[in-house]
Amino acid sequence: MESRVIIHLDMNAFFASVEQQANPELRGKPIAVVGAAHRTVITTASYEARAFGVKTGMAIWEGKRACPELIIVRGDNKKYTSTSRQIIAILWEYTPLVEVFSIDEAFMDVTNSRALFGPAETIAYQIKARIRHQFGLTCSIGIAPNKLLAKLASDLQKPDGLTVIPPDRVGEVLERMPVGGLCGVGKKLQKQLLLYCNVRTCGELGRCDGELLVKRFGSIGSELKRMGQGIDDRPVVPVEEEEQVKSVGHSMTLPRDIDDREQILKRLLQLSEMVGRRARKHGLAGKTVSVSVRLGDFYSNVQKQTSLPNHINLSDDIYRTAVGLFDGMKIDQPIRLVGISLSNLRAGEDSQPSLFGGTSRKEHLTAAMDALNNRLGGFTVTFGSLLDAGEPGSQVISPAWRPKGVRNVFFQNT
DNA sequence: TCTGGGGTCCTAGGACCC
DNA sequence: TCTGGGGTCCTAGGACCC
Repeated sequence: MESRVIIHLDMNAFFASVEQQANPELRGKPIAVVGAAHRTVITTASYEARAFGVKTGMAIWEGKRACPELIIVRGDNKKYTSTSRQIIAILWEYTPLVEVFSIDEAFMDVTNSRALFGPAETIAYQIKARIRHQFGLTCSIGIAPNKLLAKLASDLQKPDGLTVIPPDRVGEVLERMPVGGLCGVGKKLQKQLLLYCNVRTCGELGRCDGELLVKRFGSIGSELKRMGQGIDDRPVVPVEEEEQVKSVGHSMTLPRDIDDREQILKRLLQLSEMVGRRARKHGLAGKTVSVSVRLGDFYSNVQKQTSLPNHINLSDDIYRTAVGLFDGMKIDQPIRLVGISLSNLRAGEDSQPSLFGGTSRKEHLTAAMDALNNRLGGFTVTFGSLLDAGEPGSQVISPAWRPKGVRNVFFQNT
C-alpha cells in the first residue's frame, strides 16, 4: 500500500492568541483566558505567561503567584468558534479530508492533494502563511505517514513550528521519544509502562513483548506495541462522516460547596434545562440519564445512572429522573459540583418542537420556552424556581470542544 | 484565593435469556 | 447430586483527550 501523507495542525495558545489579536493592548503581554464561573481555571495561557510557568488548569491565584503581571481575560466562545470555522474553511480548500479534532486542532489527508498543490510541506507553509496573514495567529504543523505520528510531530516545535517525519525516518524519531508523546498514553499509563515493562521510550515500547502488554493492559495493550512502532491505520474522518454524538451533558462547579437539598435541586433543574434544550435543538432524545456529583474534598466523585423504557428529552422528564438518582446517592460531604448527562441517544426527534404540534401540556410549554429562548438567547424564560438561581455557570467553551461540538459549530447558523 | 467542562472508550461484575 | 456457557444489557468507575 502506498504511504499516506497526513497533516496535523495545532493552533498555538489559541484562545489567548485570539484575545491578543482582538485587543492590541494584550499583545506581547502575559495573559490567561479563564471561564466565567467563580471557581474557574486557566483555559489557555499566552506564551508570555507560559514563560513564567503559567499553565492550563491552574487556578487564577496560582497563575498570579507564578506571574504577578498576569492579565486575566474572560473567554468569549463566539470569537473562538468563528475563528475556528474560518480556519477549517481554509483547510478545506486543500482537501475535503479534514478531520476536526477539537476547536484548535485538525487532521488533513493530503495524499491526493499533492498533484494539485505540490508537496505537503508547500501546503503546510501556505496554510501557515494564510492563517498568520488573515488572523495574526500562528500554528504548529506536523507532517507524517499517519495521524499518530503527525500529531506527535506537530508537538515537537512550538510555537509556529513545522515538523516532518518522513516514512524512512519514523524508527529514528521514535527511538528516543518518551511514550508520553503518543496521543493516548497519559500519566497513569506512562507510570505503569515504566513499572511493569521498564519502558520509557517509543522505541522500547515497540520492541516490548506483545503478549505481556496485552496481559497487562488488555485491549489497549496490542495497540500500544503498534503505537510504539509508529503504526496507525486510522483514517482521517471528515466532518460529514462523523458518527452521531453519544451523550449530551452539562456540569457546574458551584460558587461554594452546598449541602442543602433544595439548593442542589435548583441546580439539577437548571442542568436539566440546559441538557434538554441542547438535545431538543439537535433532535436527540436519550434513554439513559446520569447524575454525577463531586464532593467538597475535591477527590470523591459519586455517579448514578439509570435507563428508562423510553427516550426522553423534555427538561422536566430529565429533572424528575435526575432527582430520583440524586436522592439515591449516599453523600456525606457538601457538594462541589453537579452534572447531568443524557446518553443512549436516538436521533430524529423533532428538532424544533412546534408550538401546536406537541401532544401534552408539558410539550406545549417546552416548545414555547424553547422558541422564546432560542430567539432571545440564554435563559430568558425559565422555571419559576430558577429565578433566584442566577445564570448557569461557565458559558465559556473549552478547548476540548470535541468533534461533535465543533460539528455543531459548523451546522448552527450556517 | 485552592484546583473547569465537554466528551470518548474500556473494564468488571451482575442480571437475564436461551 | 453433574453445578455449561455464550450473548447482551446494565451500572459503576476510571483513563484519556483538549
